[in-house]
Amino acid sequence: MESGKNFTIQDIANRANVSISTVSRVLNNTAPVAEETRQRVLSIITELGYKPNLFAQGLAGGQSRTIGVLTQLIGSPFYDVILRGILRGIDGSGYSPLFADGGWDAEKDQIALYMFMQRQVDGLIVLNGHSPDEFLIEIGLRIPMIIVGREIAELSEQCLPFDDLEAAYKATQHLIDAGHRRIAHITGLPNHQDANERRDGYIKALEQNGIQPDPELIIEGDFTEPSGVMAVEMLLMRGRIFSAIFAANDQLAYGARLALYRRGLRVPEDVSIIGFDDQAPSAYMVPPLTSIRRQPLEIGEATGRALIYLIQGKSISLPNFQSSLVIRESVSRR
Amino acid sequence: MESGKNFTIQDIANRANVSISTVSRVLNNTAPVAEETRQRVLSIITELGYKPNLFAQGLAGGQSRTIGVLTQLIGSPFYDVILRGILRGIDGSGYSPLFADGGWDAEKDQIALYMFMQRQVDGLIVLNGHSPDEFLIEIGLRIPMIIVGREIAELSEQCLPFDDLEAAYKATQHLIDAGHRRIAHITGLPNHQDANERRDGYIKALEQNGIQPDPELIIEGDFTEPSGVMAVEMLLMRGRIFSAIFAANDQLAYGARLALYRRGLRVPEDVSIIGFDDQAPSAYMVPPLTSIRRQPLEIGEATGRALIYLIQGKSISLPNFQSSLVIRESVSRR
DNA sequence: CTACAAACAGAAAGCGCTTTCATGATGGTA
DNA sequence: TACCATCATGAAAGCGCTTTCTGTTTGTAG
Repeated sequence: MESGKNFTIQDIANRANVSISTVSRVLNNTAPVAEETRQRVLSIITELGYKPNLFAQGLAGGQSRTIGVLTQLIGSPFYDVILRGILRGIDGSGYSPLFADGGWDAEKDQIALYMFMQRQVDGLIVLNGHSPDEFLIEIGLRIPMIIVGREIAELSEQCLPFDDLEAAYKATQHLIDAGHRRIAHITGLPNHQDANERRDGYIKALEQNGIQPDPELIIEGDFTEPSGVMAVEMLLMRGRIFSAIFAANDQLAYGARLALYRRGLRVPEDVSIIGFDDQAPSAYMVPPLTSIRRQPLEIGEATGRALIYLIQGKSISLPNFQSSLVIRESVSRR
Repeated sequence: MESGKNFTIQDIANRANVSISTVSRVLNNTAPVAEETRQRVLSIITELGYKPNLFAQGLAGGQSRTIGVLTQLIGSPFYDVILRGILRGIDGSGYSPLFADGGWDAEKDQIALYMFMQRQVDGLIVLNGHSPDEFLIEIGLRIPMIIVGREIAELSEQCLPFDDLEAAYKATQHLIDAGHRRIAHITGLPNHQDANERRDGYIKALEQNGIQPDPELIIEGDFTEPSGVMAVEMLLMRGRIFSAIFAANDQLAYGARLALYRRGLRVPEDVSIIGFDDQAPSAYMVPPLTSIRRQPLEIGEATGRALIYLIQGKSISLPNFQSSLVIRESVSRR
């Protein structure tokens, strides 16, 4: 195995006294080979530590043993853990992941996707993003693909959407159950589907409890901490009364929490907060943040594994991941 | 550009009435071609949106236009941002990154590295890890490589080490300057070089200020929040007096901070805290955490760019990144 | 005006593999 | 015994490119 010379299929063939065709056949199980011969070849292969040249395989067979993973911004907490899961899911499959990020930009997404096609990836995982549906459908028809965090009807079998609306509903309901009526919401980026769904879930929960949503209590954020503090300041400036905040993600919640602290408002005595995503630090905030937990690692792992199946022509059914409310200490009864 | 059929070099040659050799030559600038011919070929190439088949190129020429990036655990805050930087640094170069993680395990590192070699990556970026030096040296001699967060004498040109000791010294000195004498330290994982250097920097600062390091004040952690709370509990249990904590990373600091809160100790009035890494949430902790800031994005970008240069045979000199102390509100004068 | 070196371009030989086609044994059936 | 599947294998044709080897033009010096 110690590198040195790279053996070729010809070397194997020579030593086994067979033709390269036969070696190829035992390698790929693509035609019957006499058991005795097969064993002989196999043993020489392991003895020499032979590994087929992937370029040659790719050229001849059209397989790259590579999958493309399109994420949006590497270094964002939630999706990175999905990536970790994907790595875990494809581990040992012989496939390696090519990464690219789209920066929530349809055009960059497209460039990355084209790059993947040019590199003839055998499969594709797309984490959300802003690519138009039609574009993804077109690609999805040609090559095994799984889309995470988004639902496209035509590709529903290959989508693993999140239950953002449901989860946001759950979070809001929790606040309502605790007696809160004036609940503010800090949204994520306006053109992000998940942000919109979280807002809709919030509104739905309010309405179903007979609470009229107050537009003044919905502040547009951008998923970052600074916009969380801005949002609270906006809220305070408007003078609207509120006793709780549902933030579209934990980062917004962190920002909000700091802004409240600056204004001398206590959490949860004066204002309750719920975040979304349950990032690692959330359990260690002061006070520990109640949040919505999803299962990025499991999601990633299932996705990776499913893609390999898909590539191998097996049928798949993606599990349904439920988010859950993690109750800690940032919400108090009113 | 719209996919469809994939053109080959032969197609180009036919339409330009030249041989494929000529096309190859204009493509690679590998031999003089009459200007007129060159233009004709070039225009047909862009017209058809021709992209060379990377497998064929790889097979024939031995270039994969791929770089390997070995990280340790995707989904860890600091290194992920470096990854983002790397992506940015190689953007537009025509090289795509293959990712693998080693999980701080020399054996997994090795497997990943072998995989990269098998895929004939044109360059390699290794983010720290536990691979033995010799192994990296062996690889580094054969293929362009840059090592981040670690210094190997034989490969010093290609190493971008961190100044952990220096930074830890700075942090500790800051506490000492604020009048603290009994300063506790929560370490990172014991066999991690960066963790050790941070501890050494802490000790050095104490000693240079005439403070005898107290082994009882050094608690072993593992870079995670839970071990941060454990450490504080251990400290409290031991009954040793301390007025400040220097944590080997922010996550430990978060854990420590919560543990103090649970015991009714105020930050910074009763205990001051300094973290390390200045992760995004740190500025939004209550109170905002004083920490050591490094420049992961810039580091990653410089690394990516440098690797491309290295691959292209240009000479490089890696910049020296300094960490800085970000003073916020978790430290008070004693 | 001849000799010879650049400059340019085509032919062809790989690169290491997959796959089709061809061939020789084997064995079962009529 | 003749005939035809079936099995096991080899030969050879690509896959799309790079690169070496030649060959044909030019240009330039003697």
